[in-house]
This record gives sequence, structure tokens and C-alpha cells, in this order.
Amino acid sequence: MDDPLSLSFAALADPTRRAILARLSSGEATVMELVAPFDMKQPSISKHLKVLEHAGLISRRREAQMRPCKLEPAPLRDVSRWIEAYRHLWDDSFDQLDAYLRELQATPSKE
Amino acid sequence: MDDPLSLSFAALADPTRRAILARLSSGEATVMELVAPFDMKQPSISKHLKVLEHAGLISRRREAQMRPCKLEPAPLRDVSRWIEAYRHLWDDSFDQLDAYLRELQATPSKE
DNA sequence: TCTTTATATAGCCAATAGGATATATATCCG
DNA sequence: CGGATATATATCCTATTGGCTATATAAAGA
Repeated sequence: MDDPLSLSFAALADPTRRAILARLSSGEATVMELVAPFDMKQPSISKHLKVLEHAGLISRRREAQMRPCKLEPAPLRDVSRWIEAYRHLWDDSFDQLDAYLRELQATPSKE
Repeated sequence: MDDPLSLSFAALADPTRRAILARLSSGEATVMELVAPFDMKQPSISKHLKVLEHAGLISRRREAQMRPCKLEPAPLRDVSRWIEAYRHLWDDSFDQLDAYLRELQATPSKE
């Protein structure tokens, strides 16, 4: 499908693309800089970048002959929001916090 | 690829499968119960369930002729952990939240 | 202008995905 | 045993994915 969340998850379902994001999390990089660490040809990386861009996970600008890539966090935030709805399923401290808030509500004037 | 994280992301990259997980988050369900809300045939849902099972996101047991499905949160936790590494990119209050969580962890109520 | 560098695009190919239908298997019940 | 119900599997089909090579485009620099 092509809804934003599906596009994001699909883009993240590839280790090369996740590695690219990891690299970009420490700053912008050109295509050639992103090609370097991989045993892969430049057009393949360009294809991956296209997928990431289409999912909104990166943006590109022009600088001389280069097209530096920049990580765009908004889709990651949306993915995070989606998954947070399930946090109570695995996070013990979630239940603790929940119980704590419940307790607060039950005894409003104490503390 | 077939590393666990890629399998999870790929499994989540389909709205039907995410809807199945949402349904299972409120309890077990049989295959027919999962088929019902969709305009899709049973074998297609079974295929989706296979993908989810292969990613470890659900487990199945046998009960009479039925195979009730149950949500397994571990892979979601791993996905959450992966994405949390990027939280600082979009969350302004990341530092505050971080401090708060650190404080929570320091409370001797558990652990 | 001509060459070099950086990147994108086109086209090829094998594998996979996600739908369908038809059929097999497993279990319950009369 | 035999039929009904629940689910899985086999097969088909089309579209997409992810790699490759070859080539086009864009800008820089001699």
C-alpha cells in the first residue's frame, strides 16, 4: 500500500536503508559518501535514497554537483507514535507508571 | 533481507497486517474472526498471518479446529528500541524525558 | 569547449509479495 | 463413518523489489 505509515515501514525494512539513516543521523552526506561503506554500486544506493525520499525520511538539496542528503525525522516520529500504542504489552514500567497515575488520581490531595 | 528487524519492519509495512495486530492487541482471535472485518478471502489472511508469525509478531495454538492467534510483543519492543535511538531528532523534551526516566529508574519501588 | 566528477535514469533479470481460486487437512459432531 | 467447520497449502497471476550495467545529465574546472 502507499499510505505514509506503510511507506515508512517498507523503507525501514532494509538494512542498507537503515544504515544510511544511521549515517545521516550524524549529519548530512553526499551520495558518494553514502556509497562508500557498502559493497554496492552507486545506482543501487541512489535507488535506496529514492525510496527513503519517497517515504519522506530524507530530503535532498543541490550543492555544486552534489546532492547532500539530510535525515527528516517526521516519519520516524509517526512510526514511534504508532508503536507507542503497544508499549504496555512489553514495558513493565509502563504498568508501574499507569498504576502510579491511577493512584495519584485516587488520592488527589496527598503526595 | 531476513534479519529480525527487517522481518518486523516488512511485516508492519502492510495496513492489513497492522489492523490484525490492532485487533489482537485486545485479545486472541481465530482466523475466521480476523477474516471477518476485511474484504479479503481467508487464504489471503492466512498468508498475512504467516508473515506475522514468521516475524515473531504472533504465535498460534490449536484449540479444536481453530488456531487462535496471539500478539507477541517482543519484536515490537525491538522495533521500539531501534527507533528510540532517533527520538532526540524530533522530541524537544527528549532531554527532560530522559532525565525523568532516569529518575523513575532510580526509585527503589522495583528492581 | 572539453574533461572530470557527481548523480540520476533506463532497462535487464530473478525473487518476492499479495491477491485470487481450488483443494487438502484437521477436528468436531451426529 | 460421514458431513460440517476451520484452516492450510498449492498454484496462478501481476506488480514490485533490489541488484546489475550502460548511459544521460548537471555542474566544475582546466
